[in-house]
Amino acid sequence: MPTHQTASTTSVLRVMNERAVFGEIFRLGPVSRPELAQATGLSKPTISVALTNLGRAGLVREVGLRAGPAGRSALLYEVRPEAGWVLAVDIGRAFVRVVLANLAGTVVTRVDDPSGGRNPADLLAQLTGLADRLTAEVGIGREDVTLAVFGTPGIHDKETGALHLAPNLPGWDLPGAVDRFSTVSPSPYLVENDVDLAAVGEATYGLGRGVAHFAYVSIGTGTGMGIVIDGKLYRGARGCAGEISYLPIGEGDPLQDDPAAARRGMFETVASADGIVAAARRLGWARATSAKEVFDAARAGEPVARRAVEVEVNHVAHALAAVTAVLDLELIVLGGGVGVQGGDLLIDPVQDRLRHLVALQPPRIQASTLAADAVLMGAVAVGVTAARDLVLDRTVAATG
Amino acid sequence: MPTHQTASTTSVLRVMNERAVFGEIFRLGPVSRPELAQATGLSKPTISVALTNLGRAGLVREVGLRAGPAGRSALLYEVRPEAGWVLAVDIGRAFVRVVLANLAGTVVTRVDDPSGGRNPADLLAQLTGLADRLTAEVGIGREDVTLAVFGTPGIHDKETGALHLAPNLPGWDLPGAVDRFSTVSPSPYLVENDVDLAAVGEATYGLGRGVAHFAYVSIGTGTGMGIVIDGKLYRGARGCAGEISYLPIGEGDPLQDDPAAARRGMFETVASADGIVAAARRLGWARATSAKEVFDAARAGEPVARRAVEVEVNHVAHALAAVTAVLDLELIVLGGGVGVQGGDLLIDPVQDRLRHLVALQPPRIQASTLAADAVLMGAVAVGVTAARDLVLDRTVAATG
DNA sequence: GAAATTCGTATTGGACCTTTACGAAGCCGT
DNA sequence: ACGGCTTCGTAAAGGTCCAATACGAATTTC
Repeated sequence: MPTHQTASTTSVLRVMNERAVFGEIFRLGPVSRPELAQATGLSKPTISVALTNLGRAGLVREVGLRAGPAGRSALLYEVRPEAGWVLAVDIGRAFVRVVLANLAGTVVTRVDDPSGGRNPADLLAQLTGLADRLTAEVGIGREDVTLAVFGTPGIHDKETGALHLAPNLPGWDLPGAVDRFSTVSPSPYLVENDVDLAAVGEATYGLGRGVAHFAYVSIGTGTGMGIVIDGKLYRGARGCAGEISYLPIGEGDPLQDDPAAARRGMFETVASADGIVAAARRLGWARATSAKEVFDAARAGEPVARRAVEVEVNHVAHALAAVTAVLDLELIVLGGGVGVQGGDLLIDPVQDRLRHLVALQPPRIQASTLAADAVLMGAVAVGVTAARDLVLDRTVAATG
Repeated sequence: MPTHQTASTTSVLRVMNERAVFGEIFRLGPVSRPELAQATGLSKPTISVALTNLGRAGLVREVGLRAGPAGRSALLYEVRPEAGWVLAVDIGRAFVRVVLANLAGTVVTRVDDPSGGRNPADLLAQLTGLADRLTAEVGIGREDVTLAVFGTPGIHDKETGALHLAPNLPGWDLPGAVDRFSTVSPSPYLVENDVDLAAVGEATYGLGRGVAHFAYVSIGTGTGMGIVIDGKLYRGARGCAGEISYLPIGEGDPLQDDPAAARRGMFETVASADGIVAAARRLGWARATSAKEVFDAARAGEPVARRAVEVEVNHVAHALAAVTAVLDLELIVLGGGVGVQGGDLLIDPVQDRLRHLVALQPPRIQASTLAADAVLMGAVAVGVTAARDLVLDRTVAATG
């Protein structure tokens, strides 16, 4: 479905240019009129008009003077941070993390709260309380939030409002369950898969900056992948893109197995934290209880643990081989508990193994630098980008 | 890398609107001024001005009158087919196919020629001869071709001008080899992977019409996949996206194997035509020589052949499982010799098997309707789309 | 303290699009 | 066949927007 060229009247031009100016202010930070003229290709008077409008709408503000080597000093403009607020929420396994960020993308307050109830009512109550607390700290009300972004496990079905594939959130798979996020704040809100958000976080603040095509692969208690294509999140036809948990990776020969047993070779089963423990036990370490323990032992030179890590390397490499053959990425960032804590043991061997598995030039593989904050930072990034459009639309609506 | 908003001056508006009008004429076919006004949102006078300009540039022409139920009849406009010519070339294994299509996308002449030499000099000579023949038939010269599109196996490295991963085209992997396509016609040209073009063909003229995310999987003497995301071809970071030949699918346990042997399980090795024959032999049919033979025997109920097809189903299903887990597509079109000729035996079993392998809703799977013409039609589609922009740019350059 | 340089805005002019209005051209009934 | 109705195409007027030019304001350097 090709997006066709859009035709415009002159007044649309004004809006376009105002948007462009606002975008450049965002991108360049405190910036002078001549610089904006340069960056956008517009003339000085046009920039002045746009700034007047944006200023009157409260979206930008003067922020000082820049003294040059000679000549009159230029007034600098920047986005007015209080012009919009983003509430970003990471509904994690053990913790609910919430931050309030302003339109400039600065995180102003943050709270990490142990997960209360996981059923909708309890979780919503907890979130509402936290939202109240954070907004109060900043001196705004919940209704002043421009946009809320919720990062959840599973797949949000926008048609039915149900959350699929999220067994840890009982009750959320009922139709309409997700719509109840509207009770947390009266503002518009977005619901995104947590790993997808982590990918955006990594693309905005982490290792993925400036990389056109990359993926964030999370390995922890579960597995998942967020795909960024052309700098944009790719969700797939039904939002299930990157569900590598279901990659058939395991050692079994599916031809020999009956179909029902075929799923035992799923990537998530064999490669998640539990899978590592299971591998260690199978290899003879009966008392293994956690992936961290296995990694620590491997670092200490314990042979069985090292062998278990080898198995993990092989599984991860196979999954990444499939991803590479299909997507030909530039970079894969490894995240999640296993990915971050076991990164030092996994990255190089996985890269080696990958080179043998696919004859193509493999992607760079690196461990996430944002670690546990990736989801939250991704939610902030998504939220700020969307909020920027929202405040502009609101302004245009008010003006027009 | 976010694409930032672009700012514009008023005269850019004219260009934008002219483009939009041209695009709508393309999309809607013979169309009247009021309809164009409706479709673009522009006013009648503006449409008239745009049509005058486009007509003067030779890009559109009047084509008749449409009588309505009442009122004056409207003049109809359409793209002037002779305003641009696309030379589309499919460099296949056994045949070189070339067509000449006009800007309206109509294939005017076509020639299928047995592959002559595969080394650059011979192939280029053959292509130049064919191009001469076709253009002469239409009464134009080679220099009147707006754009040539070459579909080749392998990956075109735009930096070095070499063609990688195309063992059937010896000599083309040298730096600068691909640049010599410029000798076939003095016009601009594009070089695309054949399977990628087939995907575009299927997206434009085949089963992929209107599908946002889909892939074309080719299984024949080799294997490959073309990916269309958001209606646009996805090439990956280095143009290797969809190289599913390298998917590690085979039955061996890589942990037991030495790394050098790990590649024996590659999708291409086990699932291409030769792979099917090998499977049949391994299963006891020593005299099997071609995949077609195996399929025919399976249709006749021959047990070993049926078992070989089962093996093939399993391999294909595993590959598609990986693709599905990563990309979550709406539709997968099966093409290539095996995909088309064995489609009736493969599609349903593969879909069944796929359902067991990934717990996600699997994509629809269908056999290509364009069959052997997919690559060529894809080249036409790519060429016409690009040529449309080229002729417009040329006009704008001449006017401005 | 004057020259040089850069910034910001006022003014003018041009390009573009829309609205309104009206003549032209076709259908349909009687 | 002919008026009435409808739709099409264009002409004229008006409004919005942006660029170019010019000039005063502010700041540094010598």
